[in-house]
Amino acid sequence: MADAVDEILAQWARERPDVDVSAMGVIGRISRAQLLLGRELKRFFAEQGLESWEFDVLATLRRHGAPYELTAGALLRAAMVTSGAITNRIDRMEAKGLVERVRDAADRRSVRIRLAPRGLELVDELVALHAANEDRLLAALDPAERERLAAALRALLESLGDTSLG
Amino acid sequence: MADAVDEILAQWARERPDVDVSAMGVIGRISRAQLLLGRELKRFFAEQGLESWEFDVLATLRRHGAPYELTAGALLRAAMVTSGAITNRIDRMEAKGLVERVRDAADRRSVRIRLAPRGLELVDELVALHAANEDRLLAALDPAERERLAAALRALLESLGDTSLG
DNA sequence: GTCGGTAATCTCAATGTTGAGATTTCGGGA
DNA sequence: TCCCGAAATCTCAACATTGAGATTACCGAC
Repeated sequence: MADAVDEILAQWARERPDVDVSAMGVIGRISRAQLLLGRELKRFFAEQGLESWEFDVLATLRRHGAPYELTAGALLRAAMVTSGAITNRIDRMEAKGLVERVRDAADRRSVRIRLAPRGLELVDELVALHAANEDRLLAALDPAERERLAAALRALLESLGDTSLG
Repeated sequence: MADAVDEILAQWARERPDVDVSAMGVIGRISRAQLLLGRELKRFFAEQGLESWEFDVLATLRRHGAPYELTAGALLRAAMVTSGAITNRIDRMEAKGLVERVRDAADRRSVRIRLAPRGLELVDELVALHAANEDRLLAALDPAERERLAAALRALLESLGDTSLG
C-alpha cells in the first residue's frame, strides 16, 4: 500500500531521475504525520473546551511537580515558541483562572507561572484521557514498531540538538 | 543518551505513574522533529531568497510534470492549507513572476496555476540542493534506519487516512 | 557604591492562516 | 430551457505568532 509520500517520490523519480530524493521519504512523512496528528489532538482538546497549547502549558507545569511553577522563560523554551507568544498565552490562561503569575521575590525580573487550583484539577483529569487518545492514534503500530520508531526519532532529535528542555 | 522527550516521559513517570504515557514517546518526537526540521528548511530556503512554502508550491507543480499546471484546489490539498492561504500564496508568487494564473476555458470556475519560466528554472535548480540538504539533516541515520523509519511512518500515515494527494 | 553588560519579560507592528460567507459557474433533472 | 444544489475560488475579519525593541532588574568589575 502507498501513502501520499510514495506518490510524491514516484513523481520525482519520473520527472527528475537524476536527483536522489529519498530523504523526503522520511522528512516528508514526519511533516505530514505531525500535521495530521496535530489536527486530531486539536479536535480532542476542543471537545474538552481547550486549545492544544493550553493543555501543553498545563501539562508542562504539572509534570515538573509541586509547587507546579515555572518561569515564563522555561515555559517558552518547553513550548518552543517566542516570548511574545508565551506572554499572550499566559495572559489568556490567567484570565480563565487556569494559571497565576507570581513575581519572584529573589529576582524581580522573573515571573513564575503557577498552576491555579482549577488548572491543576483540569490537567490531572485530562492527562489520562489525552494519553489514551494518543495511544488510539498509534493503534496501527504494535509495541515493537512504536519502540523502533521512537528510537529512530530519538537518534534524529539528538543529532538536531534536541538534548534538553533548557 | 536522552533527548528532551525522554525527560518529559521521566517527569510523567514520577508525577503520574498511574498513566501510560508511552504514546508520547512517538507523537512528541514527531512533533519536535517536525519543528526542528522545519526551522532548518526555513533557513535553507531563506539563503536562496525563498520562503519554504514558495518552494513547496513550485515543487508541487514541477513534479506533476509538463505542462506544470494544477488547479488552485489541487494545490491547496497538496499543501494541506485552506483556500484563503492558497489565494494569498499564489497572489504573491504571481507578483514575483514565479507562477501564472490561467483561467480554464472548459470550466471557468477553475483557475490553473502554471509554473512561469522563472519558476521552472528556479525549482529545477533548487531541487537537487534541497534534496542534498534534507539528506544532510538525516546524516545521523544510516540507510537501513531511514528505511525502517519511513516504513513505520507510512503505516501510521495510512492509518490516519493519508492515502492520496486528493 | 556605581557602571555597564546581561537577562527576563512585555509591547507592538507586521505578517500569515483560518474559516465562514460571497460570487461565479457547472450540470443534471423537471 | 430553467432551476437548484454543488463546486471552485476569492474576500475578509478574527486571531496567533514572530521578532525587534523597550523596560526593568540583576550582578560582577572597578
